[in-house]
Order: sequence, then C-alpha cells, then structure tokens
Amino acid sequence: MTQQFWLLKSCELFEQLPAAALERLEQLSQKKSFARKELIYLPSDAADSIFVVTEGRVRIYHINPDGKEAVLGFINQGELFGELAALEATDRNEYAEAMEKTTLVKVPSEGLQQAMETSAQFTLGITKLIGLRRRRIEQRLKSMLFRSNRDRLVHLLLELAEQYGRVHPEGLALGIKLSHQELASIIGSTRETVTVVLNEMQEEGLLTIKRRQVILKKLVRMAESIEQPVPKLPISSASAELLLRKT
Amino acid sequence: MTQQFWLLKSCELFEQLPAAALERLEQLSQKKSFARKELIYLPSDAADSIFVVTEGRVRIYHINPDGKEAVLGFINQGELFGELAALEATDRNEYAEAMEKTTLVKVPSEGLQQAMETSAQFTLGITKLIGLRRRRIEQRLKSMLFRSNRDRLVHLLLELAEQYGRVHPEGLALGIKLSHQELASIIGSTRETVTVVLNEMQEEGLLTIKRRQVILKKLVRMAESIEQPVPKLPISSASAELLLRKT
DNA sequence: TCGGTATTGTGAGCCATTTCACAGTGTGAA
DNA sequence: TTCACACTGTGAAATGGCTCACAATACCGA
Repeated sequence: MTQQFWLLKSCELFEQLPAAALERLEQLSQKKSFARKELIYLPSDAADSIFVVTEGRVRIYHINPDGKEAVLGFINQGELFGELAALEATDRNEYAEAMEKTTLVKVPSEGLQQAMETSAQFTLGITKLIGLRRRRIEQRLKSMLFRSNRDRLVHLLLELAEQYGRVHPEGLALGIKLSHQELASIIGSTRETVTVVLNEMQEEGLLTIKRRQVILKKLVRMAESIEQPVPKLPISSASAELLLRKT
Repeated sequence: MTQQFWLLKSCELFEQLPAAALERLEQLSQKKSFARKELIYLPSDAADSIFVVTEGRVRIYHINPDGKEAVLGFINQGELFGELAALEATDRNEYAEAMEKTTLVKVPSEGLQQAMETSAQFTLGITKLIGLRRRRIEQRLKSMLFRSNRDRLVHLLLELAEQYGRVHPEGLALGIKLSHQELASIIGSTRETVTVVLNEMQEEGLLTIKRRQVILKKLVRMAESIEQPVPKLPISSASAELLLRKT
C-alpha cells in the first residue's frame, strides 16, 4: 500500500487533490503492467475506471467492419485515458493497446467521482482535459472533411511535431516512431499512399527520414502549404527561432 | 431584470443551480436576437461567453482555405453552445450562425465559472455535455476515416433520425430540412454526389423525399448496411416498434 | 552474424468521387 | 400570379487514391 502511495503523482492532474483524498484514491487503485501489443481494454468492456500511464505509451483506436484500424490518439507517460468513464457508465467503445512495455494505474470510477465531489479544482481539471481532447478531435475531423491525403499527412506531422518535437542538427525530429501503416490509419489513408507522399516530400526537401525517424526541415513552408499557423514547439524558444529561420 | 429572470430555465442544465446562483447568473446575462443567416460569432472572436438557445436553431461550422464549409453540428432550442469558453479563454475557432430567427441568452464565462464553483452538480453537468459532444465527434471522425460516401450519408441520416425523427404515415420523417449542399458539407462530400446517392436510395425503397423532407422507410435495413445498431428514436416505443417492423 | 519478419518501395489498373457545365424544378416574395 | 433565385438532376471527363502484386530493405532476436 505504501509502495503504491504517490503513484498518482505521476499525473499532474492529481496534484490538485488534498492529500487525504489522494490517499483514499490510491488505496482504491491498482497498478498493472502490460507487454508491448497487449490489449488494455476492448470496445465491449464496461467503462468503470480510468487509467494513468506511469510508464510506456498507449494507443487508442477503433476497428471498422472491414478490419481496418482508425487511430484516435496516443497516450504518453504522465497522461491519463478512458476518462469518459468518469462521467457515465457505458461501454469503452474503443480499443486501448500498449505500444511498448507499459505500466498503468487503474482508478475506479466511483473513487474518481468521490474525488470530483471533494475538489472543484480537480473536476475542472478533468473537464479541461476532456475539452482539450475534444478540440483536437474537432481539428482532425475538420482536416479529414475537405483535405487531400497529402495535406492531411502534413497536418499530422505538424501535430506530432507539436507533441513530440525534439531539436536535431538537421531540423526537428519527431520523438515517436510510427510505421507508414500507422500513419495511414491516423489520417484515413493507405500504407502505399503514405510511402509515396513521404518520399515526395523528402524529394522536395521538406523533410528527411533517417532510420525510420522523420526530421522536419521546412516547418514554415509545410505549415503555409496547409494554411495553418506554425505549431508551438515543445523546445526552447531560442532553438525554435533558429529552426524556423530555415523556413 | 425581472423579465429576464428565469430565461436560463429553458436549458435543463441550469436547473441544478441553487436559485440565488441562478439569479446572479441571469443578471450577468443578456438576451440577444438574430435573423436567419446572421452570424453569432466568428473564429477570431474571443470566447468569453456561452450561449443558450431559447428559440430557433444554430449551425456551428468551419470554413476551410478553399471556401468550403464543414458543419460540426446543430444546436436546438434548449441547448447551449460555445461551452468550451467555460474552460479556457481562447478564440472561438469556428463560426456560429442562426439557421432561422433565433433568440439566445449570452452568459459570460466569469459568471459561469463562479457558478461552477458553487455547484459540483452543475460542473458535472457541463462536463457531461462536453463529453457527450466529444463522443459524437469521435463517432463522426470514425465514420469519415474509412467509409464510402454512401455509408457516411446513411450514417448521417440515422443520426438525424435519432435527433429529429418524427412519426409519419410512410415512415420516420426527419424534422429538419437540409439542402443537399448542407448534407454534403456535413459528410465531407459534394452536392452532386449527395443528390445521386439520395436518389439511388429512393429507388431502392429505403426512403422517400417529399417536399424536401426525407422520410426513412427501412431503418433496420439502413442500419444493417453500415453495421451499426438501429438508433434509439425520440418517439413512443409503441410507434417505434411499428416502424421497425417494416424492416 | 545470420535468418526471418516487419517495413518500405514501386508500378499498373481500376474505381469512386469530384469537377464542370447546363438543364430542369420548386418556392417564396412582391 | 409571376418572377427570380435557390435547389435539384444528370452526364461526360478528369483524377486522386486504392488495390494488388511483388521486390527490396531494414531491423531484431537467437
């Protein structure tokens, strides 16, 4: 029990809870480990808990009637998922799968609801999280609705840059490795098309791919091509400026 | 002031507030009227308030670089919109337009935030609303990702049935009139394609169109064709059963 | 280091959807 | 009732993206 205590601290959100409430929540929670590619839940499972990722990375996705996957998002260390379970007791309605060796803390909904009653700040935090993710999804829906395959890919790369961008001598490296197949299942395209488009963009000097890692070289030009603002990067503003100067 | 009092009662959500809080909120709020096709806000407007529809209907949409509209949703009497303003002070990031003569109550974010601190129940209500709408959007995204144009249209019609369905001698009539252009801008297609597909479905006896009103005749078959459950209809279960028996 | 598996590269043919252009048709306002 | 305008219908041509099939790499565990 004491070992487990403070586990939830890995997620910012829980810091807003008073110590007593946090402790009670921890006691209700349990730690779980998953191997790479192991399923955490399926659509038909009851949504009676949320999960905090203490280590690893999780992929949330749907499978449609003809077996294709549609990726809804990735959850990283320190983030939580399955949060709609905090609101209503329904089904999961989606798959969650560990992308690598992953450990989670499973927090039951009842405990969470108690916590929400305890702290308005905490509730607000949950609400903001749900709202933020809704914004992201709306953004993706918008880009799905009337954009070409290539534009959607550019869009996705910029989004990934915002979330996983790291400085690299040649540009901005994406700190997440995704196969062409995975990229395709995010933008609703096919593996082959993604291969072709990525290579086109490499020809054009917009990016390079080294050892399956994408490095964006012309952020500004890419952003302009889809008439979107250049994303805010998760790096120091000095290096950002340097990067952006290269157009 | 007294005239205005109780305006917010038109929206269920506010019933959860204690009378005092409600009264304060009403005093901060103001009633506004809009003509058909009048803009309520644009993407660059600051999101500093939410709106409750007391009369009429509102369309929420984006416009993409080449001028096409992407409809995100409709807001009916008794519902509210712009609710993400309750969480963060950012831009609207979308258009809101009155579809017909519409009156709204504009509630400033600060007042709302006060109210949220007052009542955990109220906050939970807001959160559920945001969560529900997120679910809907995810659903739409999913159907956009890997479905044909026709399937997306069927999907949309069933969704509209769920929201606006009314019993009609020949089947289930949709209580909302949308032009082919509008349908297209919801499913990310073109006006011509929607025309063709709708007529195909009419040929097949799945639906009829009378005076620009769609009447669904084979709900079950339509739902099966996209491998979705038949939607819960907003009508008495007796008439529902009768309807569904016609396959 | 080797072998097997996962991933990427590439081209030909095909098909759903878009685009464009124009002809009907309904509907509401004067 | 009439006129104008918005909406619907339709077909030909162009095309973006998908499917399929197979080759070439890269990567990882033993």
